[in-house]
Amino acid sequence: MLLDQELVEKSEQVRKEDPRVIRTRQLLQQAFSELMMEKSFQDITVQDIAGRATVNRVTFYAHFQDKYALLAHTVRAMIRQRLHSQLPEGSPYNPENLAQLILTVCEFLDEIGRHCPPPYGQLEPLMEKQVREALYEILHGWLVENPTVGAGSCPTPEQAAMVASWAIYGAAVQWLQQEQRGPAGEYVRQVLPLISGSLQLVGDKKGDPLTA
Amino acid sequence: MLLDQELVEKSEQVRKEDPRVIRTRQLLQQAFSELMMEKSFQDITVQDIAGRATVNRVTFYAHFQDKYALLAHTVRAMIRQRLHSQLPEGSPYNPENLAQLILTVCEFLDEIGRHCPPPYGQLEPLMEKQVREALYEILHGWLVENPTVGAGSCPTPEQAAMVASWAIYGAAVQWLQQEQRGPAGEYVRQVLPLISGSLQLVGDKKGDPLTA
DNA sequence: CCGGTTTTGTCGCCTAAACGACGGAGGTTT
DNA sequence: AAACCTCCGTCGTTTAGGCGACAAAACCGG
Repeated sequence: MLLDQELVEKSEQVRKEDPRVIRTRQLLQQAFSELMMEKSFQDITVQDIAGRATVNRVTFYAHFQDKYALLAHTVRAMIRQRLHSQLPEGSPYNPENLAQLILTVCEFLDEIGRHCPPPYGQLEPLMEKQVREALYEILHGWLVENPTVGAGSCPTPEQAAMVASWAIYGAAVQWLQQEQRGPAGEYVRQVLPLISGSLQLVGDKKGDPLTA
Repeated sequence: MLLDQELVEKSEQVRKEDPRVIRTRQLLQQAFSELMMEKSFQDITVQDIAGRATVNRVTFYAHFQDKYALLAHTVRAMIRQRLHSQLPEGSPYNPENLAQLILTVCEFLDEIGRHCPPPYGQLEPLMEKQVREALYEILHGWLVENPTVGAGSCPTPEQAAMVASWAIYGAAVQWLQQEQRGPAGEYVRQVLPLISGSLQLVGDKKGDPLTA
C-alpha cells in the first residue's frame, strides 16, 4: 500500500538483466548441450547452435565470443547446478559433504565421457577449469564460514581451497582412468582422507568433532 | 552459384513470420498447457502464463485477445499435431484411417479430462469447436482427393465433412459419458459404420473396394 | 454499501533480437 | 591455379519484446 517507492533505483549499476537475455542464453546453452550428445565439438557450427536454439546467428555473437566460450559457460552452469542440487543450500563443511562433492564430480565427468562423442581435442583443459573453479567456490565458502583461528603459519582459506579443488579434480581423473573402475562411492571413500587432510589444517584446531 | 535472386520478394504479403513470434507463441502455449494441469482455468491469470513462458505480460496481449483465445489456439495446435502424427502425411480415406481418427479424438478428450482439473465452466464449447474444425480439415481433404463423380443429388464434400465431423465428436462424447467404458478401440469399431455411412455417399460409386 | 486489492487491457519509450549483407579465412573440387 | 564451397565474425537497419505506468473492471472482506 505504501507507494513511496517513487525513487526508482533503475540505474543501479547492474540494472537487473533483461529477461530476454536470460532466456536466450538458456536456449543457447540447452541447444549446445543437446548437440554435444549428437556430434563432436568440431562438427558443431555456430549456425547449428543458433538454429537449434531458435535464435539468430548474430545473436549468438552478442552473448559469446565463440563456441568455446559457450562450452565453458555451459559446463560451468551444469556443474554448478549439480553441486548445488546435491549439497543442500548453505550446507557446512563435513566429511560427508566433501565426499558428496567428490562423488558428484566423478559422476559428472563420467556422464560427459559416456554421452559426448569424441574426439575432445583441446577441450578437457577448458572444461576442467570450469569444474575446478566451481569446486573452489564451494570449498572457499566452507572455509571462510568456519571460525578460523588463523595462526601465523596456517594456510589461508584461499590456499587450502585451491589445493583441494585441484586434488579433487585429480582424484576424479584418476578414477576415470582406471581400466575397470568400481563404484565411484567406494573409490571416494578410499581417497577421501587424502583430500580432507588439506582442509582440516585451516582454522578449527580445538574441539572439532571431525578429527576426534 | 546463380546469384540472380537479387529480386527479393520481401513484401510477399505474408512475408515469412519472425522467428521470435513463433517462439513466443510456442512458449505461451507450452506454459498454458502446463498450468492447465495444475490449476483450473479460472485460477490461471495472464501473469501466470506470461511468467511461466518467460515472456512479458504485455507481449501476451500482442498475440492473444485473452486467455480464452490462447486456450483455443492451444487446443487447436494439440489436436492438429496428434491427428497429423497418427495419420501419416497425405494418408487417404479408408475405414482404418477413419477409425484411427475417431480413436485419436477419444483419447485426446480422455486425456484432457484426466489431466486438467475441473471446473471447466464454459470451456467445452470452445475446445469442441477447435477439435471439430481440425476434423473437418482432414475429412474435407480426404473427400476432395477422391475422384468425385458428382451426381446431381450427391452431397458436396463440404456437407459430408461437416456432418461427419460433428458425428465423430458426438461419438467421442458418447464414449466419454459411459459410466464404465471399455477400450476406445472396441467402441470405435462399433460406431464406425454409423459414421462411414455419411462419407461414402460422396463420389466413388463404382469399383470402390471399401463398399465391396 | 464502501475502501483495498488484484486482475485486466492499453499506452509510449527503450532495448534485444532478427535479418540481409559483406569481406575474409579455410577447405574441396576441377 | 582458379572456381567454389562453408563457416566465420561484424555492420546497419528494422522489428518484437520488455518495462513502467495508467485507468477500468472485477473481486473481497468489513
